[in-house]
Amino acid sequence: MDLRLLRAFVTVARLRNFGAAAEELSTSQPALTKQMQVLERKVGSVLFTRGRHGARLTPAGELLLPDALQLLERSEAFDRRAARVAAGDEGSLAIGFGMSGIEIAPRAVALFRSRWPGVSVSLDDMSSTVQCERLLAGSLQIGFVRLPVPAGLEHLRLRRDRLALAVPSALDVPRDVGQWLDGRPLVRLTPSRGPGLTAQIHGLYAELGCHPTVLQESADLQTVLALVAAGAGPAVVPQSAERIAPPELRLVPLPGRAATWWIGAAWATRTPLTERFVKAAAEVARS
Amino acid sequence: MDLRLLRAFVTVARLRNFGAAAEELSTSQPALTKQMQVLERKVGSVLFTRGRHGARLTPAGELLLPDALQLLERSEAFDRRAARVAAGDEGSLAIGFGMSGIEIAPRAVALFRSRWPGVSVSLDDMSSTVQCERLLAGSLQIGFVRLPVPAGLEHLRLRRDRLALAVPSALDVPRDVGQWLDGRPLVRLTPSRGPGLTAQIHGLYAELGCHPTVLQESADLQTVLALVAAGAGPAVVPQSAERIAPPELRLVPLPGRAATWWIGAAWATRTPLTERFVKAAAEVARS
DNA sequence: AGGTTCCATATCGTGGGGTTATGGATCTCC
DNA sequence: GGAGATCCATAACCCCACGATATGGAACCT
Repeated sequence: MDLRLLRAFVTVARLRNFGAAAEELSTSQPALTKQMQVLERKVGSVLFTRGRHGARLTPAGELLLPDALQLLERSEAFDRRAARVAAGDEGSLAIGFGMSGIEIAPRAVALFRSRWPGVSVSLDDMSSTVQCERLLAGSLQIGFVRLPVPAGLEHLRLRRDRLALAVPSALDVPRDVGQWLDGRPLVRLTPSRGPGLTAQIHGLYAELGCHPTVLQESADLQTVLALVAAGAGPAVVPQSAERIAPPELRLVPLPGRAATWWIGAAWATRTPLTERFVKAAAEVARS
Repeated sequence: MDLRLLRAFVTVARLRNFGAAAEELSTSQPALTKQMQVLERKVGSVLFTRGRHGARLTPAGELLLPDALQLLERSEAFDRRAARVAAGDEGSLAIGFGMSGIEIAPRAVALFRSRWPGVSVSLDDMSSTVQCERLLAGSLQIGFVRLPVPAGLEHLRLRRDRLALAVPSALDVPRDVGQWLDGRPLVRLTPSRGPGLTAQIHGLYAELGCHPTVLQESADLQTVLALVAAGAGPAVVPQSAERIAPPELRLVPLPGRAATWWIGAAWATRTPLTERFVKAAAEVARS
């Protein structure tokens, strides 16, 4: 069913006059006449009785008019919805974050939610690598990732992060951390949970010329920190883990060029929603 | 919003493949590509991410898909409704009847209602003259009228009716009714309530050469009969009034060519509904 | 009878939408 | 790694649907 015909139908029904309806529809009267003939053929009933007094609805027309009005109303509702979606007043965002985003992501989401309550935001924890894959696949719109990002993604640098050594507060760490670490049994995050972070750490080991051994590992940063607090040994973690570290831990910044990196927001496609979210993330990062 | 574009949209969304969707829609792949480009321009959002694996919905597409489906569902509902209306399985009929239809109309409506429960039938009491006007104006679909009908109406003869003299059962009416009636005070139906009937009666008076006087009149046939029963005088009424006459009355058929006429069902436009109703009326009339 | 007011019809022109053919990018498979 | 396969986009062309103008025809009104 062609909605243009229905629009013409309801207009003629309202004005009871082909000429006036044609004018309101910004078309010519013969065009309207043809449209109504086509519509009547399509619905299989005569809809109007034409006469000197204009056009009046037949019982069939009277019966179909409410349905036509309802259908048109639905159609306009669709248009309005589409406009809201296009404008970004409504929609959904899937956000990812990993070790690198633990500090910024939740606050950015909170800020964005307060500004755009019509948008439903989901926030999921996953490694930078997985985030980039999903960004490219389209199942994620924004990721908080370790920079740089692979080709095909855009990004905005948000803040620098660095590796730190998590140790019990009481423990004293000597100046030459590299030597101190060499051969020392550490707690670490399961490499598959944070491939980027693990690579970063190995890069630092190479720079510092040390080879710690692994005593224990966990798939969860929180648990890693808890193990350190329980005396299982030190762990190399992002400085930003401070936010979730138990109070009896100290995070000692590690030296070396390989110890620092940028984290940023990354996305595959710009939409009004992604731009607004990135803006919110940038504000949070500045504060 | 063009429903054809939405149909294409949901098909592509379902099959996630332009080529397959084009085939299902019986069109070519380039045509579909253009349609989706047009739709995306209209809604203002990209709806699919195109790639080697075909086409996948973007979040915006995911959001608009349910609305599109609903709109299409409504559209199909409209089509189904229109088909039912066109087939006469659903609709409405306004029926008229007067003095002439008192015997047939209610039974015809009852029979029709039992056969076509989807159709709402309204039955209104009015004179043959008014019925014909409203038939021509379109506010009535079927009338039970005194024949003949004016130009512009079709009709089907149903049964013959005749004038009768309503008198108390005890009263004896002589052979030569004409002479007996001459100058006699009668009860009559208000002429404006039944112009056709009144003309018929005057025609009969002329044929019989009598000039009764009017003692009392009423706008309601039932009341006329009650007055006769109460001894106010005889009345000339249709024979079919027997059905509503009190038992203490007798209806004596009147002689003369002008005393009989046909009653029939009349209509201005044939529709499946009118044909079915007329058929039901004819069956009732035969019984 | 002429004028007016309706809707229907005739005729013509244009553009939207479809078709076929081809391009370009990516994945698959020897 | 190159040939083939797969998918969507683009190009070029064509045609019919749809609209505009002009005219017809019926019914009312002076």
